[in-house]
Amino acid sequence: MPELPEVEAVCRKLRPAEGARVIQMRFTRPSLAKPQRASRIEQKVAGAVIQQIARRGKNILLWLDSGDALHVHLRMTGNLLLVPDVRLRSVGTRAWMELEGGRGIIYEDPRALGKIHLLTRDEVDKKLSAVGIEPLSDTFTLEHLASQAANSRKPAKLFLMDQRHVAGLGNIYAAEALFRARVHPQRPIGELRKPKLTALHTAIRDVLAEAMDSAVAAYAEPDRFNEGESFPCAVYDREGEPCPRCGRKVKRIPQGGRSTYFCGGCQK
DNA sequence: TCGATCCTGTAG
DNA sequence: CTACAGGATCGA
Repeated sequence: MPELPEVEAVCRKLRPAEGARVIQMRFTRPSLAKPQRASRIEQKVAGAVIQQIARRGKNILLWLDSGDALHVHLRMTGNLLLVPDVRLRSVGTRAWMELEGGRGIIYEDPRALGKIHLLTRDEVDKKLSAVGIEPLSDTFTLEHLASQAANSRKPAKLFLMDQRHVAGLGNIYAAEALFRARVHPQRPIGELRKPKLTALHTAIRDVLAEAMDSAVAAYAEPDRFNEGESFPCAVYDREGEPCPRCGRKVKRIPQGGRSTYFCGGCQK
């Protein structure tokens, strides 16, 4: 689930926990904390107050009154939820926190590829210094994108998925943005001229903004399945289906060890 | 810069 | 059974 829009939606759902004190924290899958020690994190988080919940790219930060922060990365299948009763946690739970008053923050992750670390301010700063610009902020200008892209031979899709350039795009929205901008995923990003870059800049912002609306709407409902609310993909996971623009068949190619979907007809 | 790796679930 | 998955890191 989690690219920028979904991670943002998760943060919004957690925000009512701001100001709450943590009674206890437990890892039911200690390897999520690696290379840190899960037991040490449990020990240090117990008794702390969650002051602020923030997002940077796909990174989630739970700032504590101790000055440290719990850094959570959902990776492929992670999810965080705030529940009214911490005892209601399910079998997919990999870690959990009991809050004052009985509420709970639950971390679920079927594949258990996610990460939960306890970082100092300095460690957070260092971590985030490697993260690129927020694509939905005012600072993400065409000029900024152009300067990042200049002189790079990296294939456009891999460039978009590289968190050091633009933070928050993943396999789905990178593909969707390229489709809208009519850019071929293997095209070296540095070859794009002003008009194409402009289209790509717009496409990134539009795709993410629309996906954000879907994600927030879907997550707003108290945990029921909202199939209809999800973002309508034009090409992602649509191999063999007709392109909604030109009707040619959507293709799938491997790129960076992942699948890229695109239309060979209109993405050049 | 690329492939292997971390894990488990599900679809074909 | 194999292939693949909305991600990122590490070592060659």
